[in-house]
Amino acid sequence: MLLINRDTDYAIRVIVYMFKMDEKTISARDISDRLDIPYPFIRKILQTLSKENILKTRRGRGGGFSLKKLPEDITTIQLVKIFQDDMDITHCIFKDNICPDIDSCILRKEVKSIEKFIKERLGNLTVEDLIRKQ
Amino acid sequence: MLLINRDTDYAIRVIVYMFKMDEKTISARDISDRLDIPYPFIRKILQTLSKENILKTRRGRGGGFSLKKLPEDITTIQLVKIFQDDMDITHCIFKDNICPDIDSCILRKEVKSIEKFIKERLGNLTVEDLIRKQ
DNA sequence: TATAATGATAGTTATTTAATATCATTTATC
DNA sequence: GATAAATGATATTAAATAACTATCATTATA
Ligand code: FES
Ligand code: FES
Repeated sequence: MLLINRDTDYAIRVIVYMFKMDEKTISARDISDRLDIPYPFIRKILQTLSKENILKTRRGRGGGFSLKKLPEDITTIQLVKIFQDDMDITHCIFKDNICPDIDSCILRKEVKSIEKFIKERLGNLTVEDLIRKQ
Repeated sequence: MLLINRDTDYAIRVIVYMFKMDEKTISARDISDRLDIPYPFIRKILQTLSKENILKTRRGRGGGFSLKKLPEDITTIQLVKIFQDDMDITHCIFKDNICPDIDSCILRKEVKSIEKFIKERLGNLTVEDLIRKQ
């Protein structure tokens, strides 16, 4: 069980890389080569990031991706929410069914409160922090 | 991604149930019927709990399981560690390989610190708490 | 001795995650 | 205008993990 999955991790790496390179646009092929991430995989991540308005794209020959948001305006929790289904770690044994105990379940309340803490922590951690602290 | 998985959840339910019943021994068949948990599944959980010295067993006809520890001496984190591979939520993209950045990785440090928090919280939450607060 | 229980362990199925593939559309360059 | 190089959209396959089941040996009671 990982808190940060591979997609989110790659997304962070890509953003950090693009910021450091400081070029106008970088193609998916480029990123795949430089960061050693499988091409179709990074494509999907880049497409998602542009749909989410974190990257902007230029199509066609010579096109590629560039940062639309500043690293200081991108928090880790944003990326986690995009790639990890809103980070729902809430415990309930009855997954899709309605749980009879859902209002009284103490364990659930505990886990909810932990989830809140995690979201606050990752909400205060921007990609810029990750770059600066390195 | 769930913080508490099904095994851990069932384990908690079983301990709570056994405490409330306050009988000498209860068989796996009994628990399966009463709590509506698949028989082979609950068997495995009970066996694990007895190996971990949380339950004691009596084999043979009329045998079964009984609590060895008091609910106040069983913490949620103990159960999580037993059933969820020590709850290692630490982020590292290079799973089994050695990660070159493992000492400097800021994200990893963040996740480690979150993990520490979770373990403390669940370490202070005993099964007795779960019973009492209900 | 038959029965009802756990001990130990192997095996199967379902679900989720990771990774790949395909084809249409766009744009710069020759 | 033709070609090449890029993304958009979406479908498919493969690997890993989690959930669940099955089997047979051993033990103890009636
Ligand atoms: S088991 Fe459903 S909310 Fe706790
Ligand atoms: S990527 Fe390996 S420790 Fe962060």
